[in-house]
This record gives sequence, C-alpha cells and structure tokens, in this order.
Amino acid sequence: MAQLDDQFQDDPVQVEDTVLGTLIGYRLKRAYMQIQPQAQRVLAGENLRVVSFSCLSIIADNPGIVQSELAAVLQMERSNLVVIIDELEQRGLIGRERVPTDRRRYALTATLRGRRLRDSVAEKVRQAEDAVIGRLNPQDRAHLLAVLERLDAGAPQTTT
Amino acid sequence: MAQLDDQFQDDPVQVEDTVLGTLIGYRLKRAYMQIQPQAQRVLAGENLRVVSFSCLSIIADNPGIVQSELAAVLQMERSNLVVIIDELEQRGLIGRERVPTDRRRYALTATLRGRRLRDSVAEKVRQAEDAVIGRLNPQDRAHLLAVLERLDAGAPQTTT
DNA sequence: TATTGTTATACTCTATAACTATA
DNA sequence: TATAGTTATAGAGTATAACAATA
Repeated sequence: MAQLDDQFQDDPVQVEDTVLGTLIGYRLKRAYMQIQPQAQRVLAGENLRVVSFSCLSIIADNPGIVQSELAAVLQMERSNLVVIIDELEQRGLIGRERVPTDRRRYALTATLRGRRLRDSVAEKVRQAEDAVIGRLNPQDRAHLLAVLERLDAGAPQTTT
Repeated sequence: MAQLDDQFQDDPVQVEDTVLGTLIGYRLKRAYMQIQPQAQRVLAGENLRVVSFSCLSIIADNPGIVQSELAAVLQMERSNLVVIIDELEQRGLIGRERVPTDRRRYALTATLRGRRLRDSVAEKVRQAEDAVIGRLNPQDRAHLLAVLERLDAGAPQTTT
C-alpha cells in the first residue's frame, strides 16, 4: 500500500546514506522495487504472474523446449514450474506433448492464443515500465540494458 | 544449490529470447539474482541478513532516526522492522532511547561496534560484488550506479 | 482522532526431499 | 544408476489487521 499509492505523497524522508547507496546490489534491488509493482499490476490484469509470463515468453520463443530446460533458463526449480505449466496449459496458452524419443520429457509449445497474449502483454508491460524509466533518455536506457545483460551473462566485453 | 554451485558447470542452455530480455524489469531481476547470493553469503558470515545490514547502515548514517522513518526510507513495513531492531539492539550494534518530546518514538543510534561492523562488512560486500561486476569497467560501473539511482529517485535529470 | 511501536497472522515466493516413470 | 516430471512441505520475505501507549 505504502509503496503503490503513497510513494509520491509521503514526505520524501531525506536521510544520509554514505554506504548502502554505493552498493550495486542495493541499487539493483531498489530499482527493481520501483518497476516490479508496475509490471505486476499489468500482468495481474491478464491473470498472469511475473513468472508465468516469463515462462510463456520463453516457451513462445522456443517451441519444443522441455520443463527442465525452461527451469534452467529461468534459474528456478523444476518443482516450482509444475503448477505454472499446468495453469498455462489449462488456459490454452501452451500445449505439451510427450517427446517420442524420450518419454520422460514433455515438449512445450505456445498456442496461437499464447503467442498473441505474450505479445500484447509484453507491450503493456513495456509501457508500464516506460512510465517509470521514461525519465531515462534512449541512450541511457540502451546502455542500462546492455550493462545489466552483461552482469547477468558474465560476458567480459566492453560496451560502445 | 543449482544457482550457487552449478551455474558455471551446467550447460549454458542457449535459447531464443525476443521479448523477455528486452524488458528492464526482467534484466534488473536477473542482475540482482547474480549479485544477491554473493552479498548474502558475506553477510551470513557476520550473522546479518541483507535487511538487517541495510537497517544498521542507515541507522549508522542517521543517528536518532526512529523506526517509522527507517521503515519509510527502506520501503518496508514497520511491523517487519521490530524483530530486526530487537536483534541489532541485543547484539549491541545499536541503542534505542525514548524521544523525550514524543514518548511514542524510539531514537535509534549505532554503537561504536555497530559502526565498525557496518564499515567492515560493507567492504566485504563490495569485494563480493566486484567478483561479479568486476567485468564492468569503472566508467560502466559509475554510470550504472547513477542510472539505477535515478530510476529509484525518479529524478528527471540526465547524466554526463 | 491519529500515530508509534508491537504482536499475531496470512500470503507469496523459493528451496528441499522424496516419489514414479522412463532412460 | 541417472534423469524428467511431480508432489508435499518447509522456509524465507513480505503484507495486513488489530492492539496499547502516547500525541
């Protein structure tokens, strides 16, 4: 409540910060705290959680991916994937069929509805993000994405 | 387990990603997921959680701050602050005394031990972060901090 | 009547262990 | 023997509601 409604009404509560704000981890967390509720609100409007949307999006981009691969990509536990996949399938957003050559695995594919929902929701999420990050000019935004991707992947190249 | 030990041993599982990776929120979350476990590991060595360290650090920088102000600064609930403050006090890292002019409030101050622990732990956390973000050159690192701070504060200025 | 600190509790997200069926 | 999917459960972290003391 305080975060969603009052963040621009509360007294800004200005304080000293000589250490915490110089740590990348803290800054990443804070930035995520500002953006995440906006994305979550948009996704909730489509009965999606952040993690369900992430799954749907990766499945849409990788037809035939199996659950353990998906879990590895999203760095989450296979066990926590089960209910999410179940719901996406029940809603007709994805399909799954046994892999003939290895009957332990299920090949996941997004349906047409799933792909369309993914695309339309992604656009709404992007707009919601822009309401927060719109303060960044395009160069800063592109640079930020590139740097964050590098932190994630651990690639040792340099930008520009 | 998979995230801590196997992330550099597992097959990288290369997949397509046309949408998810272009969203700032997702990129922030991913970057935080790489750095946070490292910070957490260091803090655990001092019997601190991320949130306890955050409290200690803000208190150290703002002697006399009260709990509701601290909660507002860290964007967390007052109620969740109680056990954290209790423990910090029991460990002799902070002290609290009633504010004479408003006996509902407790003024929080870091002890010498608390300030010293804050400083030494901060240095270890920074080193742990560097093990992940060391891939960034100093310019990229400074730019990242500045952009993230702007996302957090909502300041409409431009860098450089 | 409103606010501070507090307690108790619920809810979400993630992690762990164990099972089955297949390999 | 190992792996994919599954189930159940435990543990964090966070949010909500209500209370006593004080303003």
